[in-house]
Amino acid sequence: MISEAIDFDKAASILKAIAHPVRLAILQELVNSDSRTVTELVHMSQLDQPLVSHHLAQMRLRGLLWAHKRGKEVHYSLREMHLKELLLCIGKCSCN
Amino acid sequence: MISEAIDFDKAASILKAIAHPVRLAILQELVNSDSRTVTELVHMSQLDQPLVSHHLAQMRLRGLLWAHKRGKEVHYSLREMHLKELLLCIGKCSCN
DNA sequence: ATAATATATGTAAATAACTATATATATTTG
DNA sequence: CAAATATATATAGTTATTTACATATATTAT
Repeated sequence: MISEAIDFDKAASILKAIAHPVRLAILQELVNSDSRTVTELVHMSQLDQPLVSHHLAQMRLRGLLWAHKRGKEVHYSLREMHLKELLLCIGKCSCN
Repeated sequence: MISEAIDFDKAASILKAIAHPVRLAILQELVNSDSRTVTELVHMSQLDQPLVSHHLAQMRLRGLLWAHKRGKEVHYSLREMHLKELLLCIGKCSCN
């Protein structure tokens, strides 16, 4: 039964990292497109670049995103596909 | 495609309401047991009763829980079973 | 009616999250 | 190397969340 128990602290930390409209929009974008640069996400969100970088950094620090530098650009992507399922689940829960 | 779009504000609001170790533990308890009284949840969580009541109230206000009064006791339960799936999903995401 | 129990509410303090703004770093281009 | 571009970091102000503590309400039992 040990393997079945949820680590509530870790789970809460992940949920806190994504419990924000902008972060959900970013994650949705990454689900749909494999990877995006900061600039692309800035355009998409209509927010200031430092703010978008901050949201990205938070999600990266909590292990949700990969950051992959290529030239001047940094490409962000989902670190694991479980997140895709989670997004789907959240969609179901929030459409009642 | 309209029906597919996620309402990120609503989804974030739900996630915020559950993104806390104690709330996740309470939800897990309710997933496993249909309903629990405040006293039972206080014992389970080892927290002060007003704090537990506060967490319950927050989740109830955001539409996640039912509160059902019976005598002196108030029985809390999950308001919809999507939450059960969500908890499972969160478990998967947080065990890497 | 009084006491005991179960739960909720109010207030204030502590902590954490969010945002804006300024500035720094790294990379490419000329 | 200077300028331009892409991104990150630092700081501080604001707002939201969490917690503790005191107290109120409602129900049941005596």
